[in-house]
Amino acid sequence: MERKKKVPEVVIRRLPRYYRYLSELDKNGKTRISSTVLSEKMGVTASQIRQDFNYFGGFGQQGYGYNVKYLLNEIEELFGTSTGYKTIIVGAGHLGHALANYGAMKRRGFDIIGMFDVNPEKIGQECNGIKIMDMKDIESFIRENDVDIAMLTLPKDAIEDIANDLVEYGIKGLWNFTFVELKTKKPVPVENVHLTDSLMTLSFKINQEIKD
Amino acid sequence: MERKKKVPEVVIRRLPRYYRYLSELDKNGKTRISSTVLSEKMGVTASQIRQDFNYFGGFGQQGYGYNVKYLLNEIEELFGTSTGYKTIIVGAGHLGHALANYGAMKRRGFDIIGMFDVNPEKIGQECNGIKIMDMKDIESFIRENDVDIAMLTLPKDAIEDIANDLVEYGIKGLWNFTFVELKTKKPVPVENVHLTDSLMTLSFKINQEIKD
DNA sequence: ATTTTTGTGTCAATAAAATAACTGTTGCGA
DNA sequence: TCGCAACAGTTATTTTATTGACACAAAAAT
Repeated sequence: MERKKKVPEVVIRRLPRYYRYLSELDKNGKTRISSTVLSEKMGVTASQIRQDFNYFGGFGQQGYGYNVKYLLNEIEELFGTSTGYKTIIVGAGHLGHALANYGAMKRRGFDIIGMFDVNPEKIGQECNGIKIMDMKDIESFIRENDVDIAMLTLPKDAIEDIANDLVEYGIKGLWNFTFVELKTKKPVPVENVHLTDSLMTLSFKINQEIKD
Repeated sequence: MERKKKVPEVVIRRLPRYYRYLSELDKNGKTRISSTVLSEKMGVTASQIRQDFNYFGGFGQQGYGYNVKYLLNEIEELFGTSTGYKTIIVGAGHLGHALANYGAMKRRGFDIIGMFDVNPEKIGQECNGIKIMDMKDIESFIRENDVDIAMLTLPKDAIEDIANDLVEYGIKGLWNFTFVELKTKKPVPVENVHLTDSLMTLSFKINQEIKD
Protein backbone atom coordinates (compact mmCIF):
# COMPACT_ATOMS: atom_id res chain seq x y z
CA MET A 1 0.00 0.00 0.00
CA GLU A 2 1.23 3.45 -0.88
CA ARG A 3 1.37 5.80 2.06
CA LYS A 4 -0.28 9.17 1.37
CA LYS A 5 1.84 11.15 3.80
CA LYS A 6 4.50 10.61 6.41
CA VAL A 7 3.21 9.19 9.65
CA PRO A 8 3.97 11.56 12.52
CA GLU A 9 6.29 10.26 15.20
CA VAL A 10 3.66 10.81 17.89
CA VAL A 11 1.30 8.47 16.11
CA ILE A 12 3.92 5.74 15.80
CA ARG A 13 4.60 6.01 19.50
CA ARG A 14 0.96 5.56 20.40
CA LEU A 15 0.49 2.37 18.42
CA PRO A 16 2.46 0.09 20.76
CA ARG A 17 0.22 1.19 23.63
CA TYR A 18 -2.86 0.27 21.67
CA TYR A 19 -1.19 -2.97 20.74
CA ARG A 20 -0.50 -3.89 24.33
CA TYR A 21 -4.08 -3.32 25.34
CA LEU A 22 -5.45 -5.16 22.31
CA SER A 23 -3.29 -8.16 23.20
CA GLU A 24 -4.95 -8.21 26.60
CA LEU A 25 -8.37 -8.05 25.00
CA ASP A 26 -7.52 -10.89 22.67
CA LYS A 27 -6.23 -12.98 25.54
CA ASN A 28 -9.54 -12.43 27.30
CA GLY A 29 -11.45 -13.62 24.27
CA LYS A 30 -12.78 -10.23 23.16
CA THR A 31 -13.24 -10.22 19.40
CA ARG A 32 -14.34 -6.68 18.64
CA ILE A 33 -13.95 -3.18 20.04
CA SER A 34 -15.09 0.29 19.09
CA SER A 35 -12.95 3.40 18.94
CA THR A 36 -15.03 4.88 21.77
CA VAL A 37 -14.41 2.02 24.19
CA LEU A 38 -10.76 1.77 23.20
CA SER A 39 -10.31 5.50 23.65
CA GLU A 40 -11.71 5.38 27.16
CA LYS A 41 -9.31 2.63 28.14
CA MET A 42 -6.37 4.45 26.58
CA GLY A 43 -7.22 7.84 28.03
CA VAL A 44 -7.41 9.54 24.64
CA THR A 45 -10.25 10.70 22.41
CA ALA A 46 -12.07 8.36 20.05
CA SER A 47 -11.29 10.78 17.29
CA GLN A 48 -7.59 10.32 17.87
CA ILE A 49 -7.85 6.56 17.70
CA ARG A 50 -9.63 6.75 14.38
CA GLN A 51 -7.21 9.33 13.04
CA ASP A 52 -4.23 7.26 14.10
CA PHE A 53 -5.44 4.14 12.34
CA ASN A 54 -6.38 6.22 9.35
CA TYR A 55 -2.79 7.07 8.64
CA PHE A 56 -2.55 3.49 7.49
CA GLY A 57 -5.83 3.39 5.65
CA GLY A 58 -8.06 2.41 8.53
CA PHE A 59 -8.54 -1.04 9.96
CA GLY A 60 -12.16 -0.93 11.02
CA GLN A 61 -15.59 -1.16 9.57
CA GLN A 62 -18.40 1.33 9.90
CA GLY A 63 -21.19 0.08 12.09
CA TYR A 64 -19.06 -2.75 13.44
CA GLY A 65 -15.89 -1.37 14.95
CA TYR A 66 -12.52 -3.03 14.94
CA ASN A 67 -11.86 -6.72 14.88
CA VAL A 68 -9.32 -7.29 17.63
CA LYS A 69 -7.38 -10.10 15.98
CA TYR A 70 -7.31 -8.38 12.62
CA LEU A 71 -6.18 -5.13 14.19
CA LEU A 72 -3.41 -6.86 16.11
CA ASN A 73 -2.29 -8.46 12.90
CA GLU A 74 -2.22 -5.24 10.97
CA ILE A 75 -0.21 -3.51 13.66
CA GLU A 76 2.25 -6.40 13.72
CA GLU A 77 2.55 -6.05 10.00
CA LEU A 78 3.30 -2.35 10.34
CA PHE A 79 5.99 -3.03 12.89
CA GLY A 80 7.38 -6.06 11.15
CA THR A 81 7.11 -8.07 14.34
CA SER A 82 5.05 -10.77 12.66
CA THR A 83 8.08 -11.98 10.73
CA GLY A 84 10.23 -11.33 13.78
CA TYR A 85 13.57 -9.67 14.36
CA LYS A 86 16.89 -11.26 15.14
CA THR A 87 18.67 -9.31 17.83
CA ILE A 88 21.88 -9.32 19.81
CA ILE A 89 22.85 -7.70 23.08
CA VAL A 90 26.15 -5.83 23.02
CA GLY A 91 27.46 -5.51 26.57
CA ALA A 92 26.77 -8.26 29.08
CA GLY A 93 26.45 -6.07 32.15
CA HIS A 94 23.53 -5.85 34.53
CA LEU A 95 21.27 -4.19 32.00
CA GLY A 96 22.23 -6.66 29.30
CA HIS A 97 21.33 -9.50 31.62
CA ALA A 98 18.02 -7.88 32.48
CA LEU A 99 17.14 -7.58 28.81
CA ALA A 100 18.17 -11.17 28.16
CA ASN A 101 15.79 -12.25 30.88
CA TYR A 102 12.95 -10.06 29.71
CA GLY A 103 10.22 -12.46 28.68
CA ALA A 104 8.31 -9.88 26.70
CA MET A 105 11.04 -9.75 24.06
CA LYS A 106 10.39 -13.12 22.50
CA ARG A 107 6.65 -12.77 22.96
CA ARG A 108 6.73 -9.58 20.92
CA GLY A 109 8.76 -11.02 18.10
CA PHE A 110 12.28 -10.16 19.17
CA ASP A 111 14.58 -13.13 19.27
CA ILE A 112 17.79 -12.55 21.18
CA ILE A 113 20.27 -14.89 19.56
CA GLY A 114 23.53 -13.76 21.12
CA MET A 115 25.33 -11.58 23.64
CA PHE A 116 28.74 -9.98 23.30
CA ASP A 117 31.30 -8.62 25.73
CA VAL A 118 35.01 -7.95 25.98
CA ASN A 119 35.40 -9.31 29.51
CA PRO A 120 37.13 -12.74 29.27
CA GLU A 121 35.39 -13.90 32.46
CA LYS A 122 31.99 -13.44 30.90
CA ILE A 123 32.82 -14.85 27.48
CA GLY A 124 31.68 -18.46 27.19
CA GLN A 125 29.05 -18.14 29.88
CA GLU A 126 25.35 -18.28 29.24
CA CYS A 127 22.55 -15.95 30.23
CA ASN A 128 19.01 -17.27 30.06
CA GLY A 129 20.23 -19.76 27.48
CA ILE A 130 21.95 -17.11 25.41
CA LYS A 131 25.67 -17.51 24.75
CA ILE A 132 27.98 -14.66 25.68
CA MET A 133 30.60 -14.32 22.95
CA ASP A 134 33.77 -12.38 22.32
CA MET A 135 33.35 -8.94 20.78
CA LYS A 136 36.03 -9.98 18.30
CA ASP A 137 33.61 -12.43 16.73
CA ILE A 138 30.73 -10.02 16.38
CA GLU A 139 31.29 -9.23 12.71
CA SER A 140 31.14 -12.81 11.51
CA PHE A 141 28.20 -13.52 13.79
CA ILE A 142 26.17 -10.63 12.42
CA ARG A 143 26.98 -11.49 8.83
CA GLU A 144 26.32 -15.20 9.22
CA ASN A 145 23.11 -14.84 11.17
CA ASP A 146 21.63 -11.80 9.45
CA VAL A 147 21.11 -9.96 12.71
CA ASP A 148 18.62 -7.10 12.48
CA ILE A 149 18.89 -5.20 15.74
CA ALA A 150 21.70 -4.57 18.22
CA MET A 151 20.85 -3.62 21.79
CA LEU A 152 23.66 -1.48 23.13
CA THR A 153 24.17 -1.79 26.87
CA LEU A 154 27.85 -1.06 27.16
CA PRO A 155 29.87 1.77 28.72
CA LYS A 156 29.77 4.83 26.53
CA ASP A 157 33.49 5.04 25.76
CA ALA A 158 33.74 3.57 22.30
CA ILE A 159 30.06 3.46 21.56
CA GLU A 160 30.07 5.61 18.46
CA ASP A 161 32.82 3.60 16.79
CA ILE A 162 31.22 0.31 17.69
CA ALA A 163 27.86 1.50 16.42
CA ASN A 164 29.36 2.51 13.10
CA ASP A 165 31.04 -0.87 12.79
CA LEU A 166 27.84 -2.74 13.53
CA VAL A 167 26.02 -0.81 10.83
CA GLU A 168 28.85 -1.66 8.47
CA TYR A 169 28.36 -5.35 9.29
CA GLY A 170 24.70 -5.13 8.34
CA ILE A 171 22.79 -4.18 11.49
CA LYS A 172 19.54 -2.49 10.52
CA GLY A 173 18.64 -0.70 13.74
CA LEU A 174 20.17 0.27 17.08
CA TRP A 175 18.53 0.25 20.48
CA ASN A 176 20.82 2.40 22.55
CA PHE A 177 20.92 2.50 26.36
CA THR A 178 24.13 4.48 26.57
CA PHE A 179 24.09 8.08 27.78
CA VAL A 180 25.16 9.59 24.49
CA GLU A 181 22.78 10.77 21.83
CA LEU A 182 23.91 8.22 19.29
CA LYS A 183 24.30 9.06 15.64
CA THR A 184 25.77 6.81 12.99
CA LYS A 185 27.54 7.76 9.79
CA LYS A 186 25.28 5.67 7.61
CA PRO A 187 21.84 6.78 8.72
CA VAL A 188 20.17 3.82 10.36
CA PRO A 189 17.18 3.96 12.74
CA VAL A 190 18.27 4.52 16.33
CA GLU A 191 16.16 4.50 19.46
CA ASN A 192 17.86 6.10 22.42
CA VAL A 193 16.53 4.95 25.78
CA HIS A 194 17.52 7.39 28.48
CA LEU A 195 16.17 6.00 31.70
CA THR A 196 17.27 8.95 33.80
CA ASP A 197 15.40 11.31 31.48
CA SER A 198 12.20 9.53 32.29
CA LEU A 199 13.04 9.64 35.97
CA MET A 200 13.72 13.36 35.76
CA THR A 201 10.37 13.95 34.10
CA LEU A 202 8.79 12.17 37.04
CA SER A 203 10.79 14.35 39.42
CA PHE A 204 9.63 17.49 37.72
CA LYS A 205 6.04 16.50 38.27
CA ILE A 206 6.64 15.57 41.89
CA ASN A 207 8.39 18.87 42.42
CA GLN A 208 5.43 20.74 40.93
CA GLU A 209 3.02 18.98 43.27
CA ILE A 210 5.13 19.96 46.23
CA LYS A 211 5.26 23.62 45.20
CA ASP A 212 1.54 23.92 44.47
CA MET B 1 8.34 32.32 41.15
CA GLU B 2 4.79 32.25 39.90
CA ARG B 3 4.35 30.28 36.72
CA LYS B 4 2.36 32.15 34.07
CA LYS B 5 1.03 29.07 32.37
CA LYS B 6 1.33 25.31 32.51
CA VAL B 7 4.54 23.99 31.03
CA PRO B 8 3.77 21.61 28.16
CA GLU B 9 4.80 18.01 28.62
CA VAL B 10 6.97 18.13 25.50
CA VAL B 11 9.03 20.92 27.00
CA ILE B 12 9.55 19.04 30.24
CA ARG B 13 10.75 16.04 28.29
CA ARG B 14 13.31 18.07 26.40
CA LEU B 15 14.95 19.56 29.46
CA PRO B 16 16.70 16.37 30.62
CA ARG B 17 18.37 16.12 27.22
CA TYR B 18 19.67 19.65 27.51
CA TYR B 19 20.75 18.88 31.03
CA ARG B 20 22.75 15.86 29.97
CA TYR B 21 24.60 17.82 27.34
CA LEU B 22 25.21 20.77 29.63
CA SER B 23 26.73 18.40 32.19
CA GLU B 24 29.18 17.28 29.55
CA LEU B 25 30.03 20.88 28.73
CA ASP B 26 30.58 21.68 32.37
CA LYS B 27 32.79 18.65 32.80
CA ASN B 28 34.88 19.88 29.88
CA GLY B 29 35.27 23.27 31.49
CA LYS B 30 32.95 25.18 29.17
CA THR B 31 31.42 28.09 31.06
CA ARG B 32 29.04 29.63 28.55
CA ILE B 33 26.96 28.62 25.57
CA SER B 34 24.55 30.30 23.19
CA SER B 35 21.15 29.03 22.15
CA THR B 36 22.46 28.73 18.59
CA VAL B 37 25.34 26.44 19.47
CA LEU B 38 23.24 24.45 21.91
CA SER B 39 20.51 24.04 19.32
CA GLU B 40 22.95 22.65 16.76
CA LYS B 41 24.21 20.08 19.24
CA MET B 42 20.70 19.13 20.24
CA GLY B 43 19.33 18.99 16.73
CA VAL B 44 16.58 21.52 17.39
CA THR B 45 16.10 25.18 16.51
CA ALA B 46 17.61 27.98 18.58
CA SER B 47 14.16 29.45 18.86
CA GLN B 48 12.93 26.33 20.58
CA ILE B 49 15.72 26.39 23.10
CA ARG B 50 14.92 29.98 24.03
CA GLN B 51 11.21 29.29 24.14
CA ASP B 52 11.73 26.26 26.35
CA PHE B 53 13.78 28.15 28.89
CA ASN B 54 11.35 31.01 28.72
CA TYR B 55 8.59 28.92 30.24
CA PHE B 56 10.56 29.33 33.43
CA GLY B 57 11.41 32.99 32.99
CA GLY B 58 14.58 32.60 30.97
CA PHE B 59 18.00 31.78 32.25
CA GLY B 60 20.22 33.67 29.84
CA GLN B 61 21.51 37.13 29.21
CA GLN B 62 21.33 39.11 26.00
CA GLY B 63 24.66 39.43 24.29
CA TYR B 64 26.23 36.83 26.54
CA GLY B 65 24.25 33.62 26.25
CA TYR B 66 23.76 31.08 28.99
CA ASN B 67 26.10 30.42 31.86
CA VAL B 68 26.50 26.65 31.90
CA LYS B 69 26.82 26.20 35.66
CA TYR B 70 23.96 28.56 36.40
CA LEU B 71 21.77 26.87 33.82
CA LEU B 72 22.52 23.44 35.23
CA ASN B 73 21.63 24.72 38.64
CA GLU B 74 18.36 26.20 37.54
CA ILE B 75 17.34 22.99 35.81
CA GLU B 76 18.24 20.98 38.90
CA GLU B 77 16.07 23.35 40.89
CA LEU B 78 13.17 22.77 38.51
CA PHE B 79 13.51 19.03 38.83
CA GLY B 80 14.18 19.01 42.52
CA THR B 81 17.27 16.91 42.00
CA SER B 82 19.49 19.41 43.82
CA THR B 83 17.94 18.44 47.14
CA GLY B 84 17.81 14.84 46.01
CA TYR B 85 15.21 12.10 46.12
CA LYS B 86 15.05 9.06 48.33
CA THR B 87 14.02 6.05 46.34
CA ILE B 88 13.33 2.34 46.77
CA ILE B 89 13.20 -0.51 44.29
CA VAL B 90 10.18 -2.76 44.59
CA GLY B 91 10.96 -6.13 43.04
CA ALA B 92 14.49 -7.51 43.21
CA GLY B 93 14.50 -9.26 39.84
CA HIS B 94 16.94 -8.75 37.00
CA LEU B 95 15.68 -5.29 36.20
CA GLY B 96 15.71 -4.27 39.85
CA HIS B 97 19.31 -5.38 40.08
CA ALA B 98 20.21 -3.47 36.93
CA LEU B 99 18.71 -0.29 38.35
CA ALA B 100 20.47 -0.79 41.66
CA ASN B 101 23.75 -0.99 39.78
CA TYR B 102 23.02 2.00 37.59
CA GLY B 103 25.65 4.55 38.52
CA ALA B 104 23.79 7.45 36.96
CA MET B 105 21.10 7.29 39.61
CA LYS B 106 23.12 8.64 42.47
CA ARG B 107 24.97 11.05 40.22
CA ARG B 108 21.66 12.58 39.19
CA GLY B 109 20.37 12.95 42.71
CA PHE B 110 18.47 9.70 43.18
CA ASP B 111 19.49 7.81 46.24
CA ILE B 112 18.37 4.19 46.30
CA ILE B 113 18.06 3.36 49.98
CA GLY B 114 16.35 -0.01 49.88
CA MET B 115 15.03 -2.89 47.83
CA PHE B 116 12.01 -5.06 48.51
CA ASP B 117 10.89 -8.52 47.45
CA VAL B 118 8.67 -11.35 48.60
CA ASN B 119 11.11 -14.14 47.75
CA PRO B 120 12.61 -15.41 51.05
CA GLU B 121 15.82 -16.39 49.28
CA LYS B 122 16.47 -12.85 48.23
CA ILE B 123 15.45 -11.18 51.47
CA GLY B 124 18.50 -10.36 53.57
CA GLN B 125 20.87 -10.26 50.62
CA GLU B 126 22.52 -7.14 49.33
CA CYS B 127 22.71 -5.66 45.86
CA ASN B 128 25.36 -3.05 45.19
CA GLY B 129 25.34 -2.29 48.90
CA ILE B 130 21.57 -1.98 49.04
CA LYS B 131 19.69 -4.25 51.41
CA ILE B 132 16.88 -6.42 50.06
CA MET B 133 14.05 -6.42 52.58
CA ASP B 134 10.75 -8.18 53.07
CA MET B 135 7.76 -6.62 51.38
CA LYS B 136 6.00 -6.92 54.71
CA ASP B 137 8.23 -4.22 56.13
CA ILE B 138 7.76 -1.76 53.31
CA GLU B 139 5.17 0.39 55.06
CA SER B 140 7.26 1.13 58.11
CA PHE B 141 10.34 1.66 55.96
CA ILE B 142 8.64 4.24 53.77
CA ARG B 143 7.14 6.08 56.73
CA GLU B 144 10.33 6.08 58.77
CA ASN B 145 12.63 7.09 55.91
CA ASP B 146 10.36 9.50 54.08
CA VAL B 147 10.83 7.74 50.78
CA ASP B 148 9.91 9.87 47.77
CA ILE B 149 9.94 7.55 44.78
CA ALA B 150 9.23 3.85 44.30
CA MET B 151 10.66 2.07 41.27
CA LEU B 152 8.34 -0.78 40.38
CA THR B 153 10.07 -3.73 38.76
CA LEU B 154 7.83 -6.58 39.83
CA PRO B 155 5.51 -8.95 37.97
CA LYS B 156 2.32 -7.21 37.06
CA ASP B 157 -0.06 -9.38 39.08
CA ALA B 158 -0.76 -7.26 42.11
CA ILE B 159 0.80 -4.08 40.84
CA GLU B 160 -2.23 -1.83 41.09
CA ASP B 161 -2.96 -2.79 44.70
CA ILE B 162 0.66 -2.44 45.71
CA ALA B 163 0.90 0.95 44.02
CA ASN B 164 -2.16 2.19 45.86
CA ASP B 165 -0.70 0.98 49.14
CA LEU B 166 2.61 2.71 48.51
CA VAL B 167 0.86 5.99 47.83
CA GLU B 168 -1.07 5.50 51.05
CA TYR B 169 2.23 5.10 52.91
CA GLY B 170 3.47 8.43 51.56
CA ILE B 171 5.23 7.70 48.27
CA LYS B 172 5.18 10.82 46.11
CA GLY B 173 5.86 9.35 42.67
CA LEU B 174 5.98 6.02 40.89
CA TRP B 175 8.41 4.87 38.24
CA ASN B 176 6.68 1.91 36.70
CA PHE B 177 8.36 -0.77 34.57
CA THR B 178 5.42 -3.14 34.62
CA PHE B 179 3.40 -3.76 31.46
CA VAL B 180 0.22 -2.20 32.74
CA GLU B 181 -0.67 1.43 32.28
CA LEU B 182 -0.60 2.22 35.96
CA LYS B 183 -3.13 4.49 37.58
CA THR B 184 -3.51 5.11 41.28
CA LYS B 185 -6.60 6.06 43.25
CA LYS B 186 -4.98 9.08 44.81
CA PRO B 187 -3.53 10.90 41.83
CA VAL B 188 0.23 10.82 42.16
CA PRO B 189 2.76 11.37 39.35
CA VAL B 190 3.50 8.15 37.48
CA GLU B 191 6.04 7.52 34.76
CA ASN B 192 5.44 4.36 32.83
CA VAL B 193 8.52 2.94 31.15
CA HIS B 194 7.55 0.49 28.47
CA LEU B 195 10.75 -0.83 26.99
CA THR B 196 9.04 -2.91 24.34
CA ASP B 197 7.16 0.16 23.13
CA SER B 198 10.46 1.84 22.40
CA LEU B 199 11.70 -1.29 20.66
CA MET B 200 8.55 -1.42 18.56
CA THR B 201 9.03 2.18 17.50
CA LEU B 202 12.48 1.22 16.33
CA SER B 203 11.02 -1.74 14.46
CA PHE B 204 8.52 0.45 12.72
CA LYS B 205 11.30 2.63 11.39
CA ILE B 206 13.37 -0.35 10.29
CA ASN B 207 10.34 -1.78 8.57
CA GLN B 208 9.77 1.49 6.73
CA GLU B 209 13.33 1.53 5.48
CA ILE B 210 12.96 -1.97 4.14
CA LYS B 211 9.75 -1.14 2.29
CA ASP B 212 11.04 2.08 0.76
C1' DA C 1 33.65 56.54 23.84
C1' DT C 2 31.29 54.83 20.04
C1' DT C 3 30.06 51.35 16.99
C1' DT C 4 29.37 46.70 15.73
C1' DT C 5 28.38 42.11 16.86
C1' DT C 6 26.34 38.68 19.51
C1' DG C 7 22.57 36.87 21.42
C1' DT C 8 18.39 36.73 24.62
C1' DG C 9 13.48 37.51 25.50
C1' DT C 10 9.25 38.11 23.43
C1' DC C 11 5.73 38.55 20.16
C1' DA C 12 3.91 37.20 15.68
C1' DA C 13 3.35 33.79 12.01
C1' DT C 14 3.25 29.14 10.57
C1' DA C 15 2.83 24.32 11.01
C1' DA C 16 1.30 20.34 13.29
C1' DA C 17 -1.63 17.83 16.18
C1' DA C 18 -5.88 17.06 18.51
C1' DT C 19 -10.63 17.42 18.62
C1' DA C 20 -15.12 17.96 16.85
C1' DA C 21 -18.54 17.59 13.32
C1' DC C 22 -20.39 15.31 9.58
C1' DT C 23 -21.38 11.36 6.18
C1' DG C 24 -22.60 7.10 5.11
C1' DT C 25 -22.25 1.92 6.02
C1' DT C 26 -23.30 -2.06 8.83
C1' DG C 27 -25.53 -4.68 12.39
C1' DC C 28 -29.38 -5.73 14.88
C1' DG C 29 -34.02 -5.65 16.88
C1' DA C 30 -38.92 -5.15 15.97
C1' DT D 1 -37.13 -6.01 5.61
C1' DC D 2 -37.40 -1.68 7.57
C1' DG D 3 -35.69 1.61 10.63
C1' DC D 4 -32.80 2.97 14.13
C1' DA D 5 -28.55 2.93 16.60
C1' DA D 6 -23.69 2.05 16.45
C1' DC D 7 -19.64 3.21 14.60
C1' DA D 8 -15.65 4.04 11.16
C1' DG D 9 -13.84 7.14 7.81
C1' DT D 10 -13.17 11.74 6.58
C1' DT D 11 -13.33 16.66 6.45
C1' DA D 12 -13.39 20.95 9.16
C1' DT D 13 -12.18 23.47 13.22
C1' DT D 14 -9.69 24.44 17.20
C1' DT D 15 -5.78 24.05 19.96
C1' DT D 16 -1.01 23.43 20.67
C1' DA D 17 3.68 23.46 19.29
C1' DT D 18 7.32 25.16 16.42
C1' DT D 19 9.57 28.49 13.89
C1' DG D 20 10.60 33.16 12.46
C1' DA D 21 11.24 38.08 13.25
C1' DC D 22 12.52 41.88 15.80
C1' DA D 23 13.67 45.05 19.73
C1' DC D 24 16.86 45.83 22.78
C1' DA D 25 20.86 44.62 26.22
C1' DA D 26 25.53 43.21 26.96
C1' DA D 27 30.07 42.26 25.24
C1' DA D 28 33.67 42.97 22.02
C1' DA D 29 35.97 45.66 18.69
C1' DT D 30 37.60 49.97 16.99
